Amino acid sequence: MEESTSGPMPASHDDGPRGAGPGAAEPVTAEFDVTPHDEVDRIVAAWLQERPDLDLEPLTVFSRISRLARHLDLARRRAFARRDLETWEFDVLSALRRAGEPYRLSPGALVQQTLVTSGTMTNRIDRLTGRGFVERHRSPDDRRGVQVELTPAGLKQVDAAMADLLAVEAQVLGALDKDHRPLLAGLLRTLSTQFEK
Amino acid sequence: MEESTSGPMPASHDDGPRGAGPGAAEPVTAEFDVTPHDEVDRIVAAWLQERPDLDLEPLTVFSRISRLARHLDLARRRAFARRDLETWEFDVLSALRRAGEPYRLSPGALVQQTLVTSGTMTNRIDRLTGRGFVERHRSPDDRRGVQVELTPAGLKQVDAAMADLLAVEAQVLGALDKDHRPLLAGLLRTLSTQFEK
DNA sequence: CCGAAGTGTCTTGATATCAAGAGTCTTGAC
DNA sequence: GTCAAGACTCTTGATATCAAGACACTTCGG
Repeated sequence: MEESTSGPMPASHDDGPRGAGPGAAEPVTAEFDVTPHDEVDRIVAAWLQERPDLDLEPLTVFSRISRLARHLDLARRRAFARRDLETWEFDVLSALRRAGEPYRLSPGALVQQTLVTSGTMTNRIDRLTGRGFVERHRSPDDRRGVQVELTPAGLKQVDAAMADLLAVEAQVLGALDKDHRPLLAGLLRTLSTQFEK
Repeated sequence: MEESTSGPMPASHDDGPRGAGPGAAEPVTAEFDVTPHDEVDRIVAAWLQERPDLDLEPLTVFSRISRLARHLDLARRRAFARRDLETWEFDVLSALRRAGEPYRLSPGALVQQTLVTSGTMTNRIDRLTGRGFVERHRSPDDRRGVQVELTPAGLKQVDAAMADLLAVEAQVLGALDKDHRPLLAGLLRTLSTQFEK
């Protein structure tokens, strides 16, 4: 699931957020452009060369989102690795953590929140149980049911990991002007509501 | 479980819910009559309840990026499925396509661009060869090497799939005001250069 | 009550992926 | 010229995931 490139491509298809207003008759300087280019600029430039008839605007947004998600995934993996925690482990533990006391959810609820199948969740709960981060309890009122509960060790782990995660992400976010952050969040929300309703 | 717009949180990072906001009467655009909430708003609200001491601003951006990427992946999968094409197949074919004539790359180059391992790429090339979308050719000047080349059938497939993909993505992007799109793309680029530098 | 349908969890079999290493071939130092 | 080191591709073994179905229990209609 990726659209990445490190290929050698002339890159100067760009309309960065800098400078003055839109529509400015700006000469594109290929050598020393102040706007930094990224891989997506190169991918779009390559497509433009091959298919000048296409409207590639969607790529400038969605390819970046996909690639950023991939990089984020790697960054998270690195951050969690220092605590010997895998990303999927954090996903499960954090769902339990933010559920609040007594930090209990059914496997079904965890499936919904983490977007994996029930078989995968069974496997994950098994391994988290083995590490002592969660425990299975029989549901009191439904004997089919199970409640997965965070142990004190799991609570400690997930709180520490969350702090690490926020620290790493805050550093990346630091590249953005403080005023621009809520703006970006708002634009992304507009897109996400497209999918969630 | 609604988001606390009235709570003591730092303005919830909305871009002005137009009227209902805390005095912020910024007439940006009249497109938000009611501020739509998404899953990330709920996740952030849950965390805020549990850990009011944390600065959760990074989540408002990065959790949305991750979740959007997931949704995009599913949308792409659906779009490609109509042509009996898998996402990973498109990733390989599109790398060859935008390389330009004669649509040839080495397996190593494809590995770099798609961020998978060489073993995975071998497997993918095998299957794409089986479907008649690519062919293996011996490299003329390096007898270790192989060149993977798009067949006419592969070219046709990838061009059709690209058109479908852009159509689907354009529809989602339609939720965004036309002026906001380059703005969003620019903000995302600022973040992605953080990772790619 | 009883049986059918529904719900929640776990098991099974198949698949794609990765990490590590093997097999070729090329390059460069001497 | 020769040998060691490197480069490129493919193979192997282990693993996590998914789809589909099995199993246990609950709920609901008659």
